[in-house]
Amino acid sequence: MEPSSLSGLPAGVGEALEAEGVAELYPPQQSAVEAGVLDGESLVAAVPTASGKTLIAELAMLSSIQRGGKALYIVPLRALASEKKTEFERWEDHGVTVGVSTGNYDSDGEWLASRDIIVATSEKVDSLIRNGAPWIDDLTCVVSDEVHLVDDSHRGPTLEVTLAKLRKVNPGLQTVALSATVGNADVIADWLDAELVESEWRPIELRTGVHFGNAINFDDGSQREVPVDRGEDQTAKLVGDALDTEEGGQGGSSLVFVNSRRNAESSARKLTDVTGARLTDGERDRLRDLADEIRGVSDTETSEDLADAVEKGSAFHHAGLASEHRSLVEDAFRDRLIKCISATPTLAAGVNTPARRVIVRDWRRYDGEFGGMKPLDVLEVHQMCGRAGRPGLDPYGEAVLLANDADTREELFERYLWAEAEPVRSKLAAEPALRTHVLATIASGFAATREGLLTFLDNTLYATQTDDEGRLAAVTDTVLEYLEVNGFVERERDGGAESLAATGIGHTVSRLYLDPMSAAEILDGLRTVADGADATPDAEGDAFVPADGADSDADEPGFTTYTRGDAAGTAGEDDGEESEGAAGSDSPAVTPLGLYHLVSRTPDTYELYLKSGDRETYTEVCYERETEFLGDVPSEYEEVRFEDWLAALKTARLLEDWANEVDEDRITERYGVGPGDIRGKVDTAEWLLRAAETLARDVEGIDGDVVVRVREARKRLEYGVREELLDLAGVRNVGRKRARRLYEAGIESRADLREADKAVVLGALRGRERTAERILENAGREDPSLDGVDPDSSASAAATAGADADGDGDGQASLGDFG
DNA sequence: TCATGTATGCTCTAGACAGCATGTC
DNA sequence: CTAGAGCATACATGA
Repeated sequence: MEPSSLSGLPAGVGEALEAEGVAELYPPQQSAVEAGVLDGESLVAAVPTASGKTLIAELAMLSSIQRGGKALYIVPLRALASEKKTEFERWEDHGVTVGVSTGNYDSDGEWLASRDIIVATSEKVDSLIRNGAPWIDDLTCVVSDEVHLVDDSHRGPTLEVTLAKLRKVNPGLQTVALSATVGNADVIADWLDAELVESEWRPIELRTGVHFGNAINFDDGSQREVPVDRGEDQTAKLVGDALDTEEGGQGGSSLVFVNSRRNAESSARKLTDVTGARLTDGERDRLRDLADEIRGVSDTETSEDLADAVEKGSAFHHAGLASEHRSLVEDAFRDRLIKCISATPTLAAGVNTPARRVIVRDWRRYDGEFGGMKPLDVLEVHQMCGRAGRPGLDPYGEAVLLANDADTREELFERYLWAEAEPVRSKLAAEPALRTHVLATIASGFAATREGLLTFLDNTLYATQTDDEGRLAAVTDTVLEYLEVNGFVERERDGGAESLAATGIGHTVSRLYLDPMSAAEILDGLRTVADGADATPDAEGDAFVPADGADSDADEPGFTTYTRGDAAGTAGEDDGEESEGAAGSDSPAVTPLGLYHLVSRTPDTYELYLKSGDRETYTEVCYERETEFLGDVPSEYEEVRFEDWLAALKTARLLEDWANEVDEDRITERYGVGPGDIRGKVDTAEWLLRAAETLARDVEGIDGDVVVRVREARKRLEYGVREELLDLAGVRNVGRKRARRLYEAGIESRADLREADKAVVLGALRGRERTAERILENAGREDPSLDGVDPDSSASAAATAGADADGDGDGQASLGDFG
């Protein structure tokens, strides 16, 4: 089947595909066409990675657009959204427009409405539905990439409910679901009323095997000798072997999957010997430049270690890296400059980074709930293996698991290489998932009664595959109770029928995309302040009441039971140098730390791990800063709750450090995190504080002063500065470091920037004329030109002494958002 | 006395979505 | 039945 022979596509698309080198559709693609993707037929394609799934989706979307429709492509990760957008933009020559919408990269709503293809994450789509994006009704085709992720207990339910909503809003919707090969693709097809295309076919042969002793044993019975002598490293030999085997004029790169960040880093360091010895002079030069670029991203140990390894052609990759780090590594690996990446599973699920040889070194990973090392899912291992084989470069890909003994070798064959991936199971019937989605479903008008709600939920995968009819209803009832008690939903029992409606706050919570439990926690914390002001422990009517015994789900962070009324400490007690409270105010001080802790203990924030010694450290902090916490501190004897509370305190301290201009490398050291983690925490906290601000404004009984405090705490996170720099840091091109230098030189505000002696400004900015001019201009100075101005050296000295003691030049602490 | 080798015990553990309003060097 | 790599420390050995 040739692309140009396909009908129903926009003019020239078939020919363009042939020009790209697609002479003939792959077998799964042909099956998809035969199943009717070009005619608006729904389809589930369960095929291996890199076997042309994207083209199936493109055929569906383009033909739908040709018929005057509009398509939505749902991805699981933000990074994939931009990757897909770039990919689809090649159709712009054929009159097809593309837009993206994710949390950190958003096109204007109206502009989006005019796009033919929109790429978005599942959460973003959910949010757009909740906020009533008008173009949702116009969709004629929706593609769900990596649909097997409905199995994920945290994010799967969102995808599931979102697809159900889209299909409900638009009954004629063509649904194309792309899945890895899983055990029960037929059930997914059944759920989506779709045709099923299932195939193991791959355009590049994949050879899988296990290495033990002196050879790789492949599953086809063949062997490849790779001797490992005593004391030699198995992984290193395999990486070296791939590099020494020329195919198409070049040795092959490898991807090593390990089970922890630390292992990824040490593996990369070790492999440095293997890769470093095989570089050309030209590569060495380019790698040195790349290493410098990596060092420039962030001034931390992680960054330095990565750069050191990259200089020798080896890299590590995990979520502790800043996102610039990650893309630099990924790009250089695709360019064949980096020869080997040692990675945690981030890479298996992320953007496209194929390698000649994939080495799955660790096949077990620590899991606290499991109580030890848990074997990886078959699906996960298959996803890793699927990264083997670079199209156009390798005649075949190799995926090798490592064994230390013959028994393990046999086990690995049976467990992974000969095994089918697990069936996908919906995780919808759990409280955390339903709490959010039941509220949103009611608030967005998809259901107005309990029965309506259950009918709607009948359209989910869960309903399709469960054999326990009552469970979904039971959890739904528990959740409804919770939502009612917390004032998010109103129930009216009217004889037999029961009507459901979201309250004003319920609507707000749904639109803010908050977990209702987070909202309850935040509201309760903020109300504590209002109570403290008049010290009257009344108003039980709107109190937060925990749903007793309802937190049976394992992934539940646990209810925080507040007994109210006991005003949180008397204000005025001086707690030392860190205090930033509203001194002199009558109400208890609302400090940044208190607010950071409030949002950090919310189920929307991922907990930091408490290391040994942390328990003592933060218990101490807990007593020292007692007056600042919003809501009660759990008793030290309630082990689990107190532990969670301390973990949140650790996060809160990290955020406070960031807002106190503590250097990035100090923070990574102090909390045992990577630069990417800081950005993640700060981002989440910013989002939650913004939500808290909205909630505080919308709800009665919360002091107006609190809103101001929340905003200030958020702004300080946003800029990473102390209070006195907020004004300066708001000026474009002024970040936390420049703001501090200007301040030390006596320029304390935007207004000062407009009037200050230019020589002082230039001195504070270390003589960078271009930068200084831009800043003056951005501050609104009439005449920003610095022609003929000499930097004031005393200002420069003051600035240097004040901040940035490491003197690394002019760098801002840059933490990872793309520009 | 110091450098190096080896036994032993302790520590620590993957990932990443959302809002809003525009731009760190 | 249910972890195991990495690292610090302590101690042994050898020149």
